[in-house]
Amino acid sequence: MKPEILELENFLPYRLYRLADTVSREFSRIYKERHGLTRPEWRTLSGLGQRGMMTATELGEQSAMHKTKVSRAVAELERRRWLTRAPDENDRRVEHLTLTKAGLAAYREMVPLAKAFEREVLARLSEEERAAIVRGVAALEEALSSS
Amino acid sequence: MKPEILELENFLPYRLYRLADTVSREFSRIYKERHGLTRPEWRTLSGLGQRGMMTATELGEQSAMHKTKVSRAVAELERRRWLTRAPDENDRRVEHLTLTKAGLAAYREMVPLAKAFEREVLARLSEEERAAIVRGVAALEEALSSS
DNA sequence: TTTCGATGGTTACAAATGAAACCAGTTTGG
DNA sequence: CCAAACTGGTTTCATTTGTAACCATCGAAA
Repeated sequence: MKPEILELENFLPYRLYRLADTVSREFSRIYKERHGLTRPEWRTLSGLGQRGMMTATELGEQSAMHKTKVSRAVAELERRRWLTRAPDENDRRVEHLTLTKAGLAAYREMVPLAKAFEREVLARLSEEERAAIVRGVAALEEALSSS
Repeated sequence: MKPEILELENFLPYRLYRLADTVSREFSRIYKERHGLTRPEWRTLSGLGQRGMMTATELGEQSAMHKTKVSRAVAELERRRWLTRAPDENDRRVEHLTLTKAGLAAYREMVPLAKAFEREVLARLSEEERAAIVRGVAALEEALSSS
């Protein structure tokens, strides 16, 4: 362990990134194969399915997406007729987004698959390991959110 | 918690991705501002600095990069004269990559910054939380590597 | 009320990425 | 010995992404 050497394999930013990339890549197969969705599109669908009605800005906050990603994802889901836009009464810049029947159907189909995926990944860990990853991730999120 | 609803904020793939993205984004400022490196370029520099001499394929394995990323990163670092290629004696398809003095200097300058970054992030956690994230990440890596 | 800075959202453009085709060289099996 | 399969690495092309500029609207202050 010479001090001037950095071991990439043990470097937290790298490990986190690779791990997230692996998990995300594997999970994305589900919505990609199933419906040809991109990640931003999946997150948009997921956000609207969960909350019911949101603005693009809210979507961006909830799912940590840049507003251009939101904009494009919304445009695509609208093109598929999976969501519709409704103007805001008081502020004409704002649009309220809602899933259509078709969008909701896709969402309802995806949810069990997503949950199963998560469950299966976590099932490979011991009880302590599961607790550790949950605790560690939460702690890091908290630590970084205030920076 | 209706069963048909997925809470994105508690969904592991999403949380992991967002966390890694935040950390990686923050860390990237260091090598981006300092030397205008991209992530693949940083990883290449880091890999070669750590191991001394590697082929492009080895680099891809060590740092989990697609071979096109490696190829492009290597090309750019070569353009900067931060690394050189040496043909393999036995296999003329293979090139052995090494950092030049300039590349090594950049690497040596980056290592303490990288370590400091990691230290500072971890310093915001309690001892237990640090142990948890390390344990959890290792466990997940292990669980996914064999899938 | 007019003006000016902020805000919701879209678009244009350049850079980064992934998939697949590709080239050169190497190995294997017949 | 030769063809076919394979491997290291590069390139091409289409897609995705981020930045910044942009448009329209809004709110506050003069």
